[in-house]
Formats: sequence, structure tokens, C-alpha cells
Amino acid sequence: MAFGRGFFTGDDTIKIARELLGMLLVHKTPEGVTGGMIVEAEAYIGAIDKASHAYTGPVTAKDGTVRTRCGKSARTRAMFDEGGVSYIYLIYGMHYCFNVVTGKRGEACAVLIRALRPLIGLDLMKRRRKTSDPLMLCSGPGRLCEAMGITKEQYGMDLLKGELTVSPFRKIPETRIGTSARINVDYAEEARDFPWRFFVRDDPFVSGR
DNA sequence: TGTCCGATTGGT
DNA sequence: CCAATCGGACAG
Repeated sequence: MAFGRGFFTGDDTIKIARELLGMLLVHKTPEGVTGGMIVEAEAYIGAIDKASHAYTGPVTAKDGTVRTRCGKSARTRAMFDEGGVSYIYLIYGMHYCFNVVTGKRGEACAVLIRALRPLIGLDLMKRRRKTSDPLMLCSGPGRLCEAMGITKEQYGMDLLKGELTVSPFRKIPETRIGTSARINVDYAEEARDFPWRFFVRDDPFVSGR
């Protein structure tokens, strides 16, 4: 499939998460340009996934209450948009996490980008992260946001054009893609074991456990 | 209004 | 192992 809006609005977020491996994330700011190749990502499927911030429970609750799935708060609103925009949130009051929204409007699917191989603007990344170790720049969802200057300022942005973009770069063969349960979702009941984390096998920039 | 806690990280 | 630090979710 040609790369474009249709890539992000596809109905299989698991497949999109796998295909995001090898793609390039680039952020242009007044300070400079940074970018890296995605090497680790996790899928979140709002309607059925207790680990998702967009999970609202059954559409019809036990008491007969009918829920609308159009965004439950200002924080998660972007996840309910059409695929191809950013969903960014603050975690533990100090780190931002960057997601690619996927699927159709209202589906509330997203892919958390957990690690990049840093390729563009290494000096700027090192300054922002206050380290010169390449392995400490973009290996972890909070780290990559700090290295690339991604904050809530970039919330809801179109990733096909503009200052923050995702685009094809390298094709990662299926045989090089590893799979596991997602990190730090132990609270999510049955969803804790969903094998929705994907990473490039043997890549040193994948975040540690 | 008050309390609880997280899709994390860095330092003991 | 544990603290940092803040806003969303929910109880009352």
C-alpha cells in the first residue's frame, strides 16, 4: 500500500504497530531537527483493552447506561480522532509519552512509540537529555520525547505533514520482529498478557526491561 | 474537595 | 528498592 492517510486509518492496529518499526520519526523545532528510526512500539485498542487510556468499558453497562465513545476527557480526545495524529500524555507528573493514533474516527486505537535508533540531531538530543551516551537518548518512551523536544505542545498534530512527522524509511523483515507482552500494564487484568509489544530483534536501542 | 495512582526514569 | 511530581478519575 502506498504510504499516506490510509496507512494510519487501517483497521488492524496490530499490523500498523509492526509496520511502524523501521519508520522515521522527525521533529523540527526552532532549536533544530531531531529524528530516529522506530525500533519498539506497543498497540493499544481502546474498545477492548483495559490498558488503554481510552477504555470505557462495555458500550452498554449492566445498569443499561449507554456510553458514547467520542472521547472521555480533554486528555484522551485526540485518540478518538481519525488515525494519523499524535496522542501525547504526561506520565508520573514528569515524562511525556508519544503515540501514533490509528484507525477510524471514534475507534480510539493508538501505538505507543517506546524506542528509536537516534539518527538526526544527535548533539541536540544529547543536550536535551544531558548525556552523551547514544543508548540513553531515545530508548524508553519518556526519554525519546525529551530527546526530541516532544511535549503537550505537539498534542493532536497531523503526522503526515508539519513539524512532527512519521514516514517510511527501512523495511524490517517479519523474521526480525520480536513480540512480547506490553511493559508496565500489570494493572490491566486480562489485557496485561496481550502480546502487543513489537521490537526489532537484537537492536541495542530497544528499551530494557 | 480529597484521595489515589500511573503506558517512567534515575539514583540509592 | 524508592522518590519525584501532577493531573485524571472517581468517591463522597
